[in-house]
Amino acid sequence: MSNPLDTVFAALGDPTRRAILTMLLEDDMAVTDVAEPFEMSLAAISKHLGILTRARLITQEKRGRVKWCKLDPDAMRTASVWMQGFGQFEPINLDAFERFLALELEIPPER
Amino acid sequence: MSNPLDTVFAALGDPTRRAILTMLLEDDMAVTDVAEPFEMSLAAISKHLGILTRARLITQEKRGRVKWCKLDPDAMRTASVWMQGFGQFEPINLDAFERFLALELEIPPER
DNA sequence: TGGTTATTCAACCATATGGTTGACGATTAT
DNA sequence: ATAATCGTCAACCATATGGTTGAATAACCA
Repeated sequence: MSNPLDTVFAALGDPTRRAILTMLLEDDMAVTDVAEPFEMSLAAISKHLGILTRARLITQEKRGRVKWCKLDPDAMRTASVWMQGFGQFEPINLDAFERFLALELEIPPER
Repeated sequence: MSNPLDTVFAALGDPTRRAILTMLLEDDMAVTDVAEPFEMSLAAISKHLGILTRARLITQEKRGRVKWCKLDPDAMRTASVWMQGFGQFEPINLDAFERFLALELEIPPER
């Protein structure tokens, strides 16, 4: 499984891991806090976090005795770009997308 | 594995299956022709096609004795939209983005 | 020092996955 | 009618995956 797409898509294929990523969207979290809402052992969550880290979907940094987990969207963007190659659906042109975002920041949507 | 995202991402996690999808981007193909470039048995390819079908990434239609495989981008779009939520950018308003694209088509950027 | 907290490691288990081969049903061609 | 082609099925195999538990390591607290 050397291809980055292999590890990224495989990592995303598990609902627990997708839930973890969603949680990390809110904020960085310690391993124990990530594990809290799940009905499975800490060791199991630790494994999931290892898989997410190897897929480079998150990064982990140990500060003191707690290891902080942080979303790293780069790998996801790579996978996303691969999917966009299937231009059957509306091409999400990245250039256009960035222009769109710039515009959104200039002109807030509530007007 | 009931969640559609489970089956879609799991299906995309295999390089053979991604290669098949890429081939189908060109044109619809019969099972035998899909299998031709791969160094594995027809039965193995048949299984991969079953997985892609269950993930609704392709559809298969039997005409005569040949079964035609056709890309079905809907499921991929669902997964793509899920991933967009993890972009480094702010939460994406897809509707707004589509309106933006429509606008861009009306008023070409080179002016 | 000793105790608690945070996290991983190692061994283990059940099931899933990706591949093989050979037989089979259905369709088409000679 | 017979043979060839298309594709799946069933049984099997090796390895991967997702989970468990208990012990181990490391850092903090009293």
